[in-house]
Amino acid sequence: MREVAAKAGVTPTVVSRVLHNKATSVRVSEATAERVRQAAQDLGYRVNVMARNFRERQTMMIGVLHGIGFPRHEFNGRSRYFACLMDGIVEGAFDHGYSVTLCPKLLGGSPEDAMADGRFDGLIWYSTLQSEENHRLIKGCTVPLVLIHTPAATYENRFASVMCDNEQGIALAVDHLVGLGHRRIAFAIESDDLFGEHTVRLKAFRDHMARYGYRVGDEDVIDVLTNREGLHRYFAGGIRHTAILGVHDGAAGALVELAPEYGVRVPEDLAVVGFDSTQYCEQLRPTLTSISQPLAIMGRCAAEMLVKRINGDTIHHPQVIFPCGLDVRGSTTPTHVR
Amino acid sequence: MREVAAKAGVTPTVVSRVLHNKATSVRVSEATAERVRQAAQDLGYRVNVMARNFRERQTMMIGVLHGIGFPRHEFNGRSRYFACLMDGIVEGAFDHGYSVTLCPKLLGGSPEDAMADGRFDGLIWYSTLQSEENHRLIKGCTVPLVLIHTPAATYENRFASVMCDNEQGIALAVDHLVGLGHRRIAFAIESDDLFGEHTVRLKAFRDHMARYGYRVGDEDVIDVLTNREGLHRYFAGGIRHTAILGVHDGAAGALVELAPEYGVRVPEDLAVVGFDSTQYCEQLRPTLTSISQPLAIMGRCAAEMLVKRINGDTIHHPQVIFPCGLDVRGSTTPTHVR
DNA sequence: ATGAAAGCGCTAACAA
DNA sequence: TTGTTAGCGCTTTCAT
Repeated sequence: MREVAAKAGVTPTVVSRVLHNKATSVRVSEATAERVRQAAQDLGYRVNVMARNFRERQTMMIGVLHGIGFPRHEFNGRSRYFACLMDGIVEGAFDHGYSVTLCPKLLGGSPEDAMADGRFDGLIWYSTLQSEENHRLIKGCTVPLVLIHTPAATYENRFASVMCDNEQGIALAVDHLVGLGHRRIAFAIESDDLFGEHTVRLKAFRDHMARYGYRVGDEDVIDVLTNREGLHRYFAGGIRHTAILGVHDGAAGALVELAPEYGVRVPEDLAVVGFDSTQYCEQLRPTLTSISQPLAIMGRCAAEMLVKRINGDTIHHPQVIFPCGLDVRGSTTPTHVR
Repeated sequence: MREVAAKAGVTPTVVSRVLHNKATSVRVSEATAERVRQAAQDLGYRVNVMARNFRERQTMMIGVLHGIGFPRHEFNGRSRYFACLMDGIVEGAFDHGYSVTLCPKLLGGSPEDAMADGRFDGLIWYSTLQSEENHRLIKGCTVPLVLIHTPAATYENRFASVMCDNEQGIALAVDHLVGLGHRRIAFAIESDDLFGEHTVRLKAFRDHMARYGYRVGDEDVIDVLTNREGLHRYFAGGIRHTAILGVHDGAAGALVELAPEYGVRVPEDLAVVGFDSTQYCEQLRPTLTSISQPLAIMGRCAAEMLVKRINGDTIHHPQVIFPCGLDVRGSTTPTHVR
């Protein structure tokens, strides 16, 4: 920059004004400006972004965190959860000129650093795991933060939040099954992973079934366990339901995958519905009917709310709840040609 | 930091040494160090990462670019190409403490900034599109750079490079088809997207077919075009081959998808093989046999080579070529139970 | 319309 | 073992 200034016969101040003072009345004569631009061009000058970030206390970067206690999410995992969410976040961030950074320390190491060290202008936090540690981290966050999957009320509306309407999604699934004539409907959970939204879904199931006048007893909540042991026990004991709603695609998918081992036909003997409608549903045979969350849209919304927060704009609805959809596939409707 | 120093009764220098001088003989008495740590803790001090980056001219971030002229790649696109590659890159980067940033300007706007403005310690460039502009950008890059899909020789080995062995992959596919008894084998290209590796694959096809003594004439190279018009013409004219190898999964998938319209059965009338073995293959019916690139591994390798370059370590093989595999699926072998 | 000067927070060379 | 000093590249008052 000094060199450019020297070459153009001005001071660095002027160079800065010409090259970086966007639009705001650049009080520099056009002749000088042109000389500066020419010099910069000749010297192949590039602004040093780090110096600028440092000086401006603004990085134009947002970080995406998922708290401590999870393995790293994969873009190409079995579920497309992370891929969908990130596509939305990246889209929303890019629209406003923000970069999106994935950063190693955040994901298991020491997120507290990222939450206060000036690295990011803002953060998006997605996690259903409500550990004490993550709680503490969020409460101590000193930069704008948007939550995904966690109600804004959890932190006295200090942070904006994006969620899907779990109750409505579950209702959709129950309606679908009842409409198909099912009466004995169970809900599959993983008791070793029953946090946040998962409990909400179970409760929504009970509530909506009650609305139809169907009682949900203990025997109608199948604990498949993350290792599937509970599921084997259920199948081994003979199925006592005609339809099962899984707390998420993983649980529901396990049902579809293991059913053949026990001579259970899906959907003829047992209809199955998942939650999330990830790509995994398409890979199963039969394909898995599932409640869909508009993940990409939720990600985009989160990014946009975050940008607003960063800019100090008021957010009118700090809690946005998106409706779920229902993707009907082979696990609830008999297959004709395939 | 000043406050911490004041509270601990020392100078900022000492604070810096205690808190950030990793391991390197921290010539500070333990008593003082403890006082500093305590003060930092009490004040909730966090280092300002931007200030440090600025001072150290090191950001511990790497950028991932794909050059100008492409749309943004999606994590959850039809192909899992980007998801696989990024998983590998992120994994490799995280192992060495580097963050990975996706940044809006890179993807269409002005990558030249990112290539020299101090934002990144290094860059990974993936692209098959060999435009003049991208050429110029790469040549002018002033930070360590690793190429994916472009031979190191293209830039006089100035940059390390990671590729898959296209020749060997194509050979694998031809062998498979010949082994199944096919003799009239065609190659499907998109002439409006025939760059870099795609031409290599076509040439490899010609060469390997020649090794079997099969001549590849113009009529054996089907130009499906990105809009599929050529493919419709081919089918409409009646198929003249028993097997077709696509330049990538997109081209091959189009064959599988359109065949039924023309009463062509896959694989009975026509066997089809793709290239890349993306998730898309699993979604087609029949599923698509395809040559696989170890994308995640290539991504990881690229990240690791980049870290070495950044650290000034010598790289013994600046050009790493990974062998391809062959994922046999329904489009080349008759389906039994499905 | 342009320039001078100060300072963002941190680290490293050198001095004590 | 600890302190002093200077400066990374940039922007921003404030003065000219």
